[in-house]
Amino acid sequence: MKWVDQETYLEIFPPKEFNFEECLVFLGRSEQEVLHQIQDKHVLKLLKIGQELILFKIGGNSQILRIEFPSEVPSKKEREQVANFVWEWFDLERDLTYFYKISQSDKILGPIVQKYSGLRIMGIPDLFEALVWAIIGQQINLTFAYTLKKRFVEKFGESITFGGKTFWVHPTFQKIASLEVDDLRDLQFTMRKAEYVIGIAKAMASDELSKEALLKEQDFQEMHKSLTAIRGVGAWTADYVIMKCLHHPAAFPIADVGLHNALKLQLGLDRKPSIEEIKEMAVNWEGWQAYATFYLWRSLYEQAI
DNA sequence: GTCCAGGATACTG
DNA sequence: CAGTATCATGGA
Repeated sequence: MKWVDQETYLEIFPPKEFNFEECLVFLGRSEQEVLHQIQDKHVLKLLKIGQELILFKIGGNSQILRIEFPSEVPSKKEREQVANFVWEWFDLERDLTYFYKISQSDKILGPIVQKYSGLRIMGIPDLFEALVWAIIGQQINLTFAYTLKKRFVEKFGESITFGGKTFWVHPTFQKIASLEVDDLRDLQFTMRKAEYVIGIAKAMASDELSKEALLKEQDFQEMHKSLTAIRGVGAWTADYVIMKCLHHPAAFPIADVGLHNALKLQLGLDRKPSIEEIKEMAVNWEGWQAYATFYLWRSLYEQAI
C-alpha cells in the first residue's frame, strides 16, 4: 500500500490504470444507498473501528486519493486502518495490466474496457455485509433490494449525524445473531432470507465462519465450496462474495441476470444468452471473469440513466 | 394484469 | 436425480 499519513489527512497513491471518477459513477448508482454518500465528486463514508465511529471523505483523481476527516481526526492507528480500508475498497492492490491486455483483442471487453478505463471493482470488505447484500439481492429487482437494505441498516445499524446528514454503518453480525426471524420479516424480508441472514450472523458470531479463514484457503474452489456449504448461499452468492469481498479476480457469477442483460445489450442480441453461450464468450477471460463481469455491470448502469 | 427481478431451497415424481 | 413450485414484493 502506497500512502502518506499527513496527520490531519491521508494521501493514497493508486497504481496505474485507475480512474477515480469512474469509481464514483459506480458508487453513485443508487439514490437509496445508505452506506456511503456522494457529494460534489467526493465520497463520504462512516466506518466503525473498535468502538469508534469514524467519518471520512475521499476526493482525488487518477494520481492520488486524499482522505479527510470532516468530523474529527482519528488516532494514528485508526488513520492507518482507514487507509487500509480504502485501499481494499477500491481494489488498489490489483494490477490490471494483464486484464487490459487480454481485453484489447476481445470483441466484448474491448470497447467497454476502453470506455470505463480505470474503473476498479468496488468491494465490500466486510464479509457479513457482503453476504447480507447478496442474499437480499437474490431474485428481486435492485431497487427493492436497496429498499430492504436501507430498512435493515437503519433499524439495526449505528449512525452519526454531521452537517445535517446522517451516516450509517452496517449492522454487525453480533447484533443480528441475537434477532428472531420475525424481526426481519417486519422489514419485508422473506422467511427464508430472514433465516439465511440470521443463520450466517450466528455462524460468524461463533467463529464457524470468518473472512480470515476463507482467505487462508487461498484456493478459489475451496472458498467456493466453503461458502456454498452455508444455507442460503448458492453458486451465484458464493461467486459474488468471492468477487466483492475476497477479491479473487476469477470469481464469475455466471447466472447473474445483470450480466446476461449486459451481454445482450453489448452484442445487440434479441434474447439473453444462455449459460453455455456465456461460457464460450468467456473462454479468454480466464482468471479475470470478475473484472469482466464488473465492467459489464457498469455498462448496464449507464444505460439506465 | 403480466412478467421479470444481481437465486436458493424444498418438494415431487 | 432432474424438473418444478415457492418465496414475496416492486417496477416496467
